[in-house]
Amino acid sequence: MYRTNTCGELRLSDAGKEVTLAGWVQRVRKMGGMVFVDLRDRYGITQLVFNEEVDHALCEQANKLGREDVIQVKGKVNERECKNQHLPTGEIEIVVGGLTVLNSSEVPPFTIEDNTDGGDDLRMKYRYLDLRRSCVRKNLELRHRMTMEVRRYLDSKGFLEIETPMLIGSTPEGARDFVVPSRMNPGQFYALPQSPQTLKQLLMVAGMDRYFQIVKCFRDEDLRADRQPEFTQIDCEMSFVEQEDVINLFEGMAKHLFKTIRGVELTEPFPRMPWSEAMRRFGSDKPDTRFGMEFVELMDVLKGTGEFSVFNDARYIGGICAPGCAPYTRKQLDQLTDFVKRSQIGAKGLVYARVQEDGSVKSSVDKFYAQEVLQRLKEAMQANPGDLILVMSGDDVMKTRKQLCELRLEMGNRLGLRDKNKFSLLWVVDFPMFEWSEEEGRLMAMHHPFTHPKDEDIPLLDTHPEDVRADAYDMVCNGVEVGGGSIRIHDPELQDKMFKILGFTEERAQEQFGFLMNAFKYGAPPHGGLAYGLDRWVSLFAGLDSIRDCIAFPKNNKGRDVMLDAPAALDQKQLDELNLVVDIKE
RNA sequence: GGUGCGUUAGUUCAGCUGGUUAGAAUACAUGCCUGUCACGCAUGGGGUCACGGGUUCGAGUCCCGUACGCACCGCCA
Repeated sequence: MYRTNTCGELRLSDAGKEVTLAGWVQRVRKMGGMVFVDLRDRYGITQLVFNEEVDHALCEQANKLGREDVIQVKGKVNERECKNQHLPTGEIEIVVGGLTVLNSSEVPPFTIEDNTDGGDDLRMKYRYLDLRRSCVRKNLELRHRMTMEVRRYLDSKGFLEIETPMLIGSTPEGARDFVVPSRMNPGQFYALPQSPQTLKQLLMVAGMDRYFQIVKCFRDEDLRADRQPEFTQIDCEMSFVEQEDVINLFEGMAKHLFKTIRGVELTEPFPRMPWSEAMRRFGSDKPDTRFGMEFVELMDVLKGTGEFSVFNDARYIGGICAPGCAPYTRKQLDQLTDFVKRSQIGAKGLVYARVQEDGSVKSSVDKFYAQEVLQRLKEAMQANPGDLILVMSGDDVMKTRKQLCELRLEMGNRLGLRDKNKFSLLWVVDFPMFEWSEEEGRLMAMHHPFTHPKDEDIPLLDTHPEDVRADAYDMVCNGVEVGGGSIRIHDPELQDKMFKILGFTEERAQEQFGFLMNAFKYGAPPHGGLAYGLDRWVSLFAGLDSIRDCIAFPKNNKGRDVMLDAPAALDQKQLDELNLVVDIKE
């Protein structure tokens, strides 16, 4: 038997017991005649003590231990002379009577401690060492607890966990697919699922009624801090439901997670906000509602009321009011102007107006506007003395709102209004069915081609498809899209019409989604569902800046696994078997 | 496809207006130390300044390119 106890469980009440522990050497402190060793495993750290006066040879052995050696010790649990309040095991130590080095370790490339000296790249290359650090391990433990609670909740609601295949057909609509060559079918390829969307719909046709799966999804797109090429969804689908049923059930799941994982009881229903309202008030379909600073439209106030041509030519003028920021220095305001002019945001400039203590307004456009107009601006913004009004304008309404959204989030950061321990949830509903794609020169499904239009908007499909709203909904928490779903089309004729609007030829629709259309001929129940992004939920609960930190073996910015050094070239034999020829274009 | 920042000791970083032997902290090694827990003290080893080119009497430092890393835009039904 390698061990009788773990390194995290012994307490003062165990004093006097003979125990055997095994683990990694975290740290060796040599005091001359005494040696202290911190022994670490997944469960914690226990201090070992060696005393020269008690056993000279053993103490010599302990002196030679290095960081990350794997050792086994036998000894007696002893009450410490000097207790450590910071450790759960800090009241005891093990007086070692026997030491075995199970495996020695080379000096690790970075320190295996919460405050490691290792950089991200290095930690990923040696991820198995990085995962020994308790702060990283805790994220995986949290992830485990969350998936367990998800399963518990959905099981209690009658859901079946059903696995769907990873090797499916490619559907180029949407994100790029990862593809897998088929050896037995030369020249043909599987694709890895971007989501099990059509398969779960087929499970509804099959009468499974309530399905879920905690499932890997794959998208061959560029990465971000919150985007990995393979990521995990909590994928769900239900039959005989309306939007209200789906929202209620999965709001219940969110509340269950908050209660069991964070100990937060959310009693109120989450607010629902139509997409158009979210865009108008926050310039985003995933607004961070932890703080206000909402947009105020200022076309009436500032267009044509002064000599400022930028505003007079604008199609949209909007402002936010930053409370208490009137004392911002010229330098700070210049920084903000630089921020909005940065290439990613691409705004032309920023107009600011300080509300003085006497109520007068001092702005960067004073020479173009009468004080009276600026007073109307102050009223429109409901600004108080000491506040700073920030105004942006442009000729593209959506683009300008997006820029103002970036500014609002930046001000939220500066004012410390984006507290990681505060959670603000809402549903964004009534998404547009379609959005125009400049690249493709046609309408694209905003959600996906199987999304059901709102019943009252169905007549518009033939006349004004761009105005059609969908039975689609996203759950948003703190400005993060944590999940989304929709009611699906179950009528083959409506689905047919949808493909036509999206520019599919009959043949292409048949070729790519014929299996689904066929299935719908045999009695598809009304159905709908939702998928939660597990990685994002865990990051949110753990307060992480990147989903990488809650994934055991993540990919880097270029989609590489730096530990495995993947992807890599295939040797000629493999290529031949797969009938592949590699021809890299310049 | 694009933008920004970065690349100097095992590691994390400093290194100004170009100047002769490139530093700190930490890690590592050796020695001292009997109550440490970020132990302490002393000593020591450790560098192709990412790579290629250019400017210059002289480049870690300035310029151009490439690679790699991070963040972001595009993209992500």
